[in-house]
Amino acid sequence: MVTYKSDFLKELSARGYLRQCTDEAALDKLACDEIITAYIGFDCTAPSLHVGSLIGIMMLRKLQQAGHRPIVLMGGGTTRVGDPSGKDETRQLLTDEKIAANMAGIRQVFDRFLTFGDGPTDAIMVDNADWLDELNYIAFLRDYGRHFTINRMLAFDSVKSRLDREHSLTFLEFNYMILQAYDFLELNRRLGCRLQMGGSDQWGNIINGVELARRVDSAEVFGLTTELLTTSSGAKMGKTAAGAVWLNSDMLSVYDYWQFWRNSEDADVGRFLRLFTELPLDEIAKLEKLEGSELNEAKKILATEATALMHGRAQAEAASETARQTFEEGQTAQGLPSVEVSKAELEAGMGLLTALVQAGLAQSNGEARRHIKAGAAKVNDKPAKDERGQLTLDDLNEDGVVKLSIGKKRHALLHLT
RNA sequence: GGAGGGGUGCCUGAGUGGUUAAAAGGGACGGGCUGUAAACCCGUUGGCUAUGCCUACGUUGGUUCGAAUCCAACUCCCUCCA
Repeated sequence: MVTYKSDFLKELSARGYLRQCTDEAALDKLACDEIITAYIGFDCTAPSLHVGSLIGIMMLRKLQQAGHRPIVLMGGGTTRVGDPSGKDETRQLLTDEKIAANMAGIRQVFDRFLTFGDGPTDAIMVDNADWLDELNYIAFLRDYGRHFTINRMLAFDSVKSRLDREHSLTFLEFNYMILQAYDFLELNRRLGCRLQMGGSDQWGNIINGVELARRVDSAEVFGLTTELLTTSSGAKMGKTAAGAVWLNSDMLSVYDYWQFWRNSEDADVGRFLRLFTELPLDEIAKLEKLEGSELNEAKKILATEATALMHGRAQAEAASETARQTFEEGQTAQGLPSVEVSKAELEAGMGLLTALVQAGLAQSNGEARRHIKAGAAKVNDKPAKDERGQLTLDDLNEDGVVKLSIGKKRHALLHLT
C-alpha cells in the first residue's frame, strides 16, 4: 500500500475505500497543498438512493472532514439520457416530473452526511440539467464530440458488455459517457472542481472526463474510484427480501435498515465497519478479531453505528433495542415495522393472507399461501397452518397488536387505527 | 438495400403442434443445521374471489379441436455482403 501524506487519502486508504486513481501522487500532493473541490454524480432513477451509493456518500463526507469541498451533482440532465453501465436493457425513459420527484427524494439524505453552505469547505449541490439542457447540438459536437473516438468508446465496458451480450444500446445511451465527461469539464470551469469520485463501474466515465478537461482546457483533474459494494461471497449487495436497501426511511424502515447491517456476513464485518462507520480504526481492529458467535456483538455495533449515521443515533438505538427484544427475549417489540388496520376490519375477520400482504411480508396472496404451506408463517409467534385463517379481535395480544412473522427474521405488527 | 440466424419466466438457457405455467442452472425466498453468519442438505419460485379462472414464450393477425411451437405482416437484435 502506498503511503499518503494528505489526511484525505490517508483516511480513505486506511479504511479501504480506494480502488483506482488516475494519479495518486499528484492528487496526494494537491490535497496537502490546497482545498480540493471534488464531486460525485447521482442519477435520479429512483425516489431514493440505496446502500450501493453509500460508499460514495461516505467518501464525500471524508472529503469534507479532511478540509475539502464536496459537490453533490444531481443528474437531472443525465438521468434523461440513462447510464448504460451495468444495465442489460435500455432504461425506461423517465418523465421529467418523475425525475424531479426522484431528485427531491434523493436530496434528503445528503444533509445527514454533509454540511452545506457558502463557506470554503461547505458542500454544494448542483444539477447538471443547468448546463446540459441548454447545449446546442452542433456546437457541442464540434467543440467536444471531436475529442471522442468511437474506437475508444466501443472499448468501454459499459458499451462492450451490451454489445457482447447482443443487447441493444441506443445512440441516446451511447452519449451518456460524453455528457458525464462534459459534466466534469463544466464543474471544473464553474467551481474549480479537480476530482471526480465514484464506484469502480464509473471508472470509464470518469477517465473520459479527465481526458476531456485535459484536451479542451489543458486542466489537470483527477479521478478516483472505490470498490463496488459486494459481500464476501461475491454477491452484489443491496438487496433484501423486500427489495433494495433504500436509504430513505419512507422506502425502508429504520429497523429494516439496521437489520440489513446486522445480517452482514462474518467476513464482511471488519470491512464494513471501516467503510460505513466512523469508529476509530484500532477499535475496529479489536472488534473484527472476535471469533465465532462473539462476532455478533461486532455486527450489532456495525448496525447501530451505520444506522446512526443515516438516521440519527436515537433511531438507531431504538432499532437496536427492538431487535434485542425480538431476537434475544422473544418478545413482541413495539418498534417492529407496523401497519394499521381499522377495528371494523378486524372485527369482521381479516384474511390471514391479506394481512401478510398488507404487512409487507409477502408480495402476493400466492406467496403468503406458500409461506403458510411451508410452515414459515406465524401469528403471535404461533405457527399459522391454515391458509384460510382469519384474524379477529381475539388475536390482539395484551399490547393490542397482532404480531405476524415470516421465517425467523421477518416480523411486522398490525396496529389498530 | 441483399442473405442468413435469432427475440422464452428475475437472469442464463432448453423446448419445434397436445401430458407446457414451460427442462436445467443461477439468483431469490422458506425449512433444517447454526450465531439473526458462512458452507451444506431439503423445499418453494406468474396472478386470482381457486377442485376453477385469468395472464404469459417480441407485436398483431391467421391456420387448427388444440400453438411458445405452423403461416403472414410488423418490429427489434446478431452475423455476413453492399
